[in-house]
Amino acid sequence: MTAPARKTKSAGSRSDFVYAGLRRAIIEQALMPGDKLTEDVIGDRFGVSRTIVRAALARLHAEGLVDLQPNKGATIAQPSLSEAYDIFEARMCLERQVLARLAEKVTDRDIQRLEQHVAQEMKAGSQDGPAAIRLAGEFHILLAQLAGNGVLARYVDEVVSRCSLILALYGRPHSSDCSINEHQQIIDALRERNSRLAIDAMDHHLRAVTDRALLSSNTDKQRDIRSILDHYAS
Amino acid sequence: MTAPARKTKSAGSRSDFVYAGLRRAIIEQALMPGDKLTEDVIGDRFGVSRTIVRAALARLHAEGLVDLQPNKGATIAQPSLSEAYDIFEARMCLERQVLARLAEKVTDRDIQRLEQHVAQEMKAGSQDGPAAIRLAGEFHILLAQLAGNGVLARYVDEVVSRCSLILALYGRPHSSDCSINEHQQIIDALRERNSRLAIDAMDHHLRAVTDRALLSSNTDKQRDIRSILDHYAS
DNA sequence: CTTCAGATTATCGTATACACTTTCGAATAC
DNA sequence: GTATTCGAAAGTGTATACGATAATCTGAAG
Repeated sequence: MTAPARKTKSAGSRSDFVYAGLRRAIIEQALMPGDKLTEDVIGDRFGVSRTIVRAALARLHAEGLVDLQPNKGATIAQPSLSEAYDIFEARMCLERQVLARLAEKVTDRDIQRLEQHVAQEMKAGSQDGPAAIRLAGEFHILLAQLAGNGVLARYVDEVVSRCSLILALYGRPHSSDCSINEHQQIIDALRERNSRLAIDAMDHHLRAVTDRALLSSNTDKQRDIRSILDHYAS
Repeated sequence: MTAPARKTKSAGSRSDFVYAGLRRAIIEQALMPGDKLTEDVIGDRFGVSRTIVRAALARLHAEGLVDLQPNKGATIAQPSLSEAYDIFEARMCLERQVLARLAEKVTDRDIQRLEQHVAQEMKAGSQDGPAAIRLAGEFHILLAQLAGNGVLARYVDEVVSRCSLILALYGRPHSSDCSINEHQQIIDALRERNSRLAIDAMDHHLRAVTDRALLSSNTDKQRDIRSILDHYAS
């Protein structure tokens, strides 16, 4: 018994499967920053050889989701505070552009999809599951995709994913990282094709997310240190 | 005799070496869009196994520099016109942010390095070598690095590299893609810490680059079609 | 002369083998 | 009891092997 492998060999080959699985685990914070990613272990779980796992890890490394130290293996990335600020700054810059585009070209169909997504968020948000974290990020990714610029969309996807790591490291344990109201405000601004308003809403939203994530970093760090000390003092 | 391999095993291992080599060949337009990248051939040239080549190709694929078709192998990417516009839009967005940052924190030392770089460009530009193409791009990458946001810098690096492909595909044969004057203007604006002026200069510069690259696409496309037809009519 | 089936070759996808590096533990010395 | 060294175990880096897929060639039929 080595794996819950799947038969559908599908496209992109098996490394995509491993990549997607790991990625989701990271984004839903099932794997936490600093966790070790041993190639053999992952290979067993997914039913593939290390060759495949290695490709997946390399890809995750390129996206900044895993650290990769020579001869020492892979771990879930632990962005420093300074990296965290860099990521948020880049994210702000990219998402502004997304909204500027969207305000000009958004269709009723797009608005509908966004509303549907927020509805999903509300449903998942109530039961606090890992899905809520993922859906909050996917709202932003959906926006980027609807904007119709593939390059922008890929970068947004990347920074949003990395924000999961930041939240996991510095955020409060159960802070709903994206208040759904703020997502709704963005949709409302888009419905009126009001680019200025939409960008303001996004700015406000991202600043709020940043604050929720990083302002608590001091207290949380202390809590962490304390709990670590507790552990060693027992 | 399989390779001009190097002995210094250094860090990051050999795949970095292959990656860097291929990347430079692409950016200097020694390898042209559409060219086939056979794993064995590359492996022989660099003196490594396919395993290593594969890792390098995967990385280049993630950056959008090579296409990777299942069971058919790798080729230098051929961005479509629509992708080209996407890339330029993302580039504009990112580089504006770079200049906004730089205008606030640029040091005299930074200005000096930028001036040095432009001097290099002038020297290389006169003899029209492949180095001129590379240096023109590296000016933008240097700006991004000096801005001090690693995430932004990586994305700028990526879009600038992909612009080499666009130039190779759609640009005029010997258009010096970045007029050095325009680079100088950006430096001048930065020296005065004038963010508005710097961004305007960059906007103007990138618009000019876009035009030089893409406005000629019609004529070049015709030339291509004609030459293709010639080929089939012989 | 063109076309198409079959064979042949080239190339890719993945697993495995082996050497090398790091890690961990136990035995020894102090 | 602490420090140190040595050796085994775990894990990574890379090459190679082999089956599978695609590209190319060949020859015969139309």
